[in-house]
Amino acid sequence: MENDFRSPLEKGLAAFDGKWKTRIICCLSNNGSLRYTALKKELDGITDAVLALTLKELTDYSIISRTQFNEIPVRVEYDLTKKGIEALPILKDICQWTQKYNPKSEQVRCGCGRPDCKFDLKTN
Amino acid sequence: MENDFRSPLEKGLAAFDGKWKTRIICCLSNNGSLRYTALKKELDGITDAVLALTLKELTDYSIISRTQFNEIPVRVEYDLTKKGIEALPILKDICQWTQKYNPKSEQVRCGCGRPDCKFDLKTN
DNA sequence: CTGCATCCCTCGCGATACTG
DNA sequence: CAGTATCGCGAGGGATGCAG
Repeated sequence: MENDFRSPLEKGLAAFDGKWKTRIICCLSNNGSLRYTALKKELDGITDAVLALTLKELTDYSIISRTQFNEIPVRVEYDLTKKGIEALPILKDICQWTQKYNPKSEQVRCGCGRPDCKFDLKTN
Repeated sequence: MENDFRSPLEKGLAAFDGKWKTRIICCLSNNGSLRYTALKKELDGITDAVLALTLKELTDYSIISRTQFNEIPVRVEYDLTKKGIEALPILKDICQWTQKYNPKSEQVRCGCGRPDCKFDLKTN
């Protein structure tokens, strides 16, 4: 692994970067442990290539954990780590900061991107 | 302006997206009001095309304000708005969250990207 | 079931030149 | 001084097919 000269701020924001990372975090915060296929069903429109890559990135950031059960067929579960759980209040703050200055926006509360999503970012 | 179906979380994160937005926010939080040229000098390596574009985006997000003085030659000053100032504690939280789980990282505190930067994100 | 390999296309950003 | 116009490259992410 090569050196990373970004500031802590930029390193931190990288964990929420891209189209899918916050949606995955949101799904896990709403549902708890989720399997690969369940996650894929929640994240409407994501492809395998991108889902696998994004899960790997979040795992590398220690925001989610990957647990493999060597059954047949294989079962893999993804969870928020302690670091991931501690990110949730920050994401909530961003939501509130946005809504404070965007009062007209519909009160979509979840970051998963599904228009029919009923969930909120759970912080406890 | 077309509709924006992103969640408040994704809308909020868009304000910190890309290579330069947080660096500009950081510079303005450290220095207060800055002119175009001063900003360009602080942001080591940015080009005019990208600086002008990014300033426009931040202005559209109401995170910075643009004030033009019709002197000769023209003088333009950029400041953080109330919304921009209220984003600073969130950015600080992200810094601290990152550093908590990255204790080995050097204590670079500013997001401006300059290796010699001595500043912190000012929140008051 | 849980992925990875490959191709392709768009978009962010850098480089450079020019303007009121 | 404070930008705009144009071009080009590389990375992110979608579509599809294959694999352990």
